[in-house]
Amino acid sequence: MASTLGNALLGLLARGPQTGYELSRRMKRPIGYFWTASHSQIYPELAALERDGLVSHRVIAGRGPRDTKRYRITAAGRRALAGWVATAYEPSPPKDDFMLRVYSLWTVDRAAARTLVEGARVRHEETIAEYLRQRAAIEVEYGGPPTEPDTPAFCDYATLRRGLSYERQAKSWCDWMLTALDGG
Amino acid sequence: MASTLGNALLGLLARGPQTGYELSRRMKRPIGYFWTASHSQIYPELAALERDGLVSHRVIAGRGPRDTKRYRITAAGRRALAGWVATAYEPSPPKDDFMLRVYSLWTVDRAAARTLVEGARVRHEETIAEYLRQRAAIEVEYGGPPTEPDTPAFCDYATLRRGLSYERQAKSWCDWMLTALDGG
DNA sequence: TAGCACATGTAACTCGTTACATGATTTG
DNA sequence: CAAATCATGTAACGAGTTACATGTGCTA
Repeated sequence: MASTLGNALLGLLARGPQTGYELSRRMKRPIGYFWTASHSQIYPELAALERDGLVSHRVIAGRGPRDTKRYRITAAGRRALAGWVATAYEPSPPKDDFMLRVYSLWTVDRAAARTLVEGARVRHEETIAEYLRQRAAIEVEYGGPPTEPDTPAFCDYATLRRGLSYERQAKSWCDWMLTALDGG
Repeated sequence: MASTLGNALLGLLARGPQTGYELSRRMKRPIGYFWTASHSQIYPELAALERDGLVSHRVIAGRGPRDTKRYRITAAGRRALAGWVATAYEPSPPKDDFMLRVYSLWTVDRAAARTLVEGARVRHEETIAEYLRQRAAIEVEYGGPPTEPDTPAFCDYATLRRGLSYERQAKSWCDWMLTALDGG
């Protein structure tokens, strides 16, 4: 019974062996689009996964002041991951700082409201551009959109597609909000 | 400097005085659509807001085994809330359990994948229906969509509109995903 | 008369962030 | 030679969840 973070790490290791450092970079991108964790959380979690026999490690040549460890998912780890993926779940409780501010937007003047929404709009535009670059990279590598659902490439593509859809919808909402702030 | 939760509570109290119990119900709905908190977090936070002079309370007649306290936002509380709303912020780190599962969906068979995505689709449909009911209630009460940005009603409407847009986009993605799982 | 809504609070725990700690190799 | 990257770990703190605790009045 790995934690959610544990399953995120298993999901990365199922795609190939990696060091803790590499895992923490991948937790920023691409996993960071839907889950985050810092290295101070990752190293203890890797130790816990190893205690449970879901991953194993070997010490390899490296450049840090400590040993460099390459982790690999075990057969038990693969089973645990697949079991977790197919498990019924409760959606994560939403935490949207921006919407919380919008809920109280009536307490500030128009100029401050515009600034807040315009800032969000810019962020969404930047994120859309980033996702489009990622998608283009996948399509170049695979000669078009991946269509085979049981490949990692297809899952990368599917999550990116969802991210794009989310960001575009969020940007449209900002546009609507800005016109509402102009009128009124 | 109230915490995010503190500002959520100030946002509710800016709309009118309420007891801790009422606040914890409103944190489920409508605030729960974008932020959550349990009563065990709310009561200590109200005490902290009161220490900082952002809210005050009076004991009123009530039915529980303890005193019933009605909280009211202070002038300092209103200023703190407006200041927080207009403050630059970092978007909350995303936590999307479902997308994390999708990232590893290639590790399970088609049937399990379909079940996962179909479950999510049903949830989104239910949430859309709930939001539509809420929106209808607002439109009946105000005789159409609120257009005046410096009213609580408009902010309720704006957050609902965002929620609807999010859920519809999510449902469409599920539909796309299901067709991809059929082919392949 | 059983269960729910009201009504508030504390305790133990887990999850997650920020800061501290160390030090080699590569790049500008 | 300064800064970034590689590379791992611990400590202190804050945020959030679950369980414990108490007791009334209303409704089915």
